[in-house]
Amino acid sequence: MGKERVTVIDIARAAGVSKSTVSLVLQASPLVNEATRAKVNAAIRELGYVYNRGAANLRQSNAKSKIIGIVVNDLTNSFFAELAVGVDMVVQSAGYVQFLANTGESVDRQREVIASMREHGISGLILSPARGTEAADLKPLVASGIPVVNVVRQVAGAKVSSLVSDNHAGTHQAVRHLAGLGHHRIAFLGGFPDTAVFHERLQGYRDALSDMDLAVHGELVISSAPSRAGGVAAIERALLLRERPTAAVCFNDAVAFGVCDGLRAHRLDPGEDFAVIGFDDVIEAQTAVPALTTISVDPQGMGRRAAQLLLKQINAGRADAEAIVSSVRLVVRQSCGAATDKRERLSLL
Amino acid sequence: MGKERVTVIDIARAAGVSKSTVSLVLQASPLVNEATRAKVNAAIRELGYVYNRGAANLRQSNAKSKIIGIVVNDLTNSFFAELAVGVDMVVQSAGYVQFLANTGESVDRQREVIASMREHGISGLILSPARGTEAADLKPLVASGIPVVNVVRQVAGAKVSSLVSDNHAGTHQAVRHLAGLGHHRIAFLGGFPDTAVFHERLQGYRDALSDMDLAVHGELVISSAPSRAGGVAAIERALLLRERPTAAVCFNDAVAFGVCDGLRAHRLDPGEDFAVIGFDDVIEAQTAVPALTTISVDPQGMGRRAAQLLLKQINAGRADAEAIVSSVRLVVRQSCGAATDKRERLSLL
DNA sequence: CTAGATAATTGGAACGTTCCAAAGTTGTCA
DNA sequence: TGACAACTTTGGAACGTTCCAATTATCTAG
Repeated sequence: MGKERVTVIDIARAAGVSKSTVSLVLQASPLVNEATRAKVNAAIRELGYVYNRGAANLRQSNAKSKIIGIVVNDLTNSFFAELAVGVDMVVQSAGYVQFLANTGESVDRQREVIASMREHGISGLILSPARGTEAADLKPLVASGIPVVNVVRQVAGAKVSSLVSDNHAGTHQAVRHLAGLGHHRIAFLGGFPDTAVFHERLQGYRDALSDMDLAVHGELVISSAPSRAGGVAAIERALLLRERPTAAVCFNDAVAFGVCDGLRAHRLDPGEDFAVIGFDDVIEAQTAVPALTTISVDPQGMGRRAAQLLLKQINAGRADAEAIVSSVRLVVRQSCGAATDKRERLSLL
Repeated sequence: MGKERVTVIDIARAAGVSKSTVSLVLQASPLVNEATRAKVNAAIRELGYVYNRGAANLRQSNAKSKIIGIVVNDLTNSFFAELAVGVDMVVQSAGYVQFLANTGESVDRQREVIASMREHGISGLILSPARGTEAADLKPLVASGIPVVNVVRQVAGAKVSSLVSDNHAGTHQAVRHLAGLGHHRIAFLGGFPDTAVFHERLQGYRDALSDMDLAVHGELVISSAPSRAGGVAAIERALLLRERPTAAVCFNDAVAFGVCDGLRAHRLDPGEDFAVIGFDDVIEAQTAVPALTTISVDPQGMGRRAAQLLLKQINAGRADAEAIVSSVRLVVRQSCGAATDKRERLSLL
């Protein structure tokens, strides 16, 4: 059934016009007469025509494909799922469609998917680079004039735009808040030390300690996988220290949740016996128990902004690298043991 | 820089052969001499050639595009994020690339994205249909010979394959387990009543009650949005009943987490004062506190299976609708108050 | 040395669209 | 009536690939 593809020529024949006219109608050109346009559209509906973007794209190699690529390093992390949703929103309503791929932190896989996306002629790429991505990996892409926006993580030396959250300010605020509550042994838990994000967050932590005239103890910085399991592992190690910390700033929310789990396993009550602050403000942070005090970065909004930036560059034809640092704010909830104002939680129900 | 696209003709010139030969090399044809192949490959690397799938696809309209589409109704639900990851795995290693779109339960948006995907010539589609999707919506797709696999939800009357979990058996097991622990007022909480999945799970719940000679009380079935917030709302209403339930089977894990939150807000301890069972076994179920007893459906595995089924159909050229019911098992953790075996939790750390 | 087979290569047509330059239609005004 | 503008429409070339039939080069056997 319907095996034969119906083309612009078929509908031209049906409407009694030339294929050129049909093409003009498809592009909503103002040059075509209203009556003709109606006839053509009728034929299109009649025959169930579907536009062949591949063919169109072949002719107009510049205007491009209406595809944007998005590759993330860990889609199972809800931060990235939210990010993808944000991107999808703006991209979709601009008439684009998104290729989404997950690299699972593998540079090899990342290379493959980016190559594949290029073959399909993406108009632009939003990339949260896998660990270990180098500027050279992105070189051919930008050389061919495809706009790239890095999100979350930057790639040193790459001439591409980036949209990252203000990591330094985030942990800085978190530490100041904890210090203000009277904590002076504050740990920094979780994250891989070989990423720029880790260093920025760590530096914010260190600088804040200095600013508050607190000592910086190396033993209180414990790295681990940036996941729930990693959080458990990190707090386990922290609790073995001769002088235990009384509070922790965590690399991200996933780690923070793990830290809470680990504390409970030791019969410690997060928010009461130990203060915990996360980073990202994933959706579960509001409803978890205790509700997580965290640095809000609004992943969905970040996705939207990244997509807007990318579309701007695509439309501009050519756009130069632009580095946006998206600001960040501390959302005080319960896990840090601050004045427990129940109103926020209840209003969310 | 590099504005001019390098084509098969450029590399033919560079390698001193004809474009046809280059084409054969690209397709790894055995007809071409080893030495020639080497020369051509060298030129390809040299000039930084990138294959134009659009053009290729234009010529061989049958063999198709190496794109598969996946559209889900709620990507922020980690169940679907996991599902997408599963699909991505097998699809990627088969040399395909995935279009991922999120409908947010909007049939309009779903119509748009499917239309857009068709224009791009997807070879197949994996679809978790938005609420209210009708067989007519899928008609043109299947008429044009594009294989479709529905996941999670079915569409009545649509001649497409489907892969759903055994919803009836799942809630049936859950209720039996709770009854075995001595509960006799067991609620069914959450979910939209206008979906087939809801009815299947509800029916499993009802049948199990009957099988265990327990009364079925209509008031104990409380529907709500299938989200964390919906779970909170549902348990709120359940606790207002004259005769409160002592246990609940929830529509899915998100609802179950919400139910736990709501219980705590009433100073009830989930797992101790009230038994909660979820459905899906999302990744957080293992590490939450209390660890969630739930029906495991392995979303990632489901994604993989769906992708395999779809690829099979694509390769077979034509495949008839096949309905797979994927089996399901109860994973007993802590939230149902059963013998609290700590080993499972600890082994996960 | 030649006929026939086998291996390797090739030019041109085709895929479905867009763009361009050109050609028809009208209508207006001197 | 003729010239000119404004509005519509149109054939054909191009885009980058694959496929087919045809060609050339190489080998084998008689």
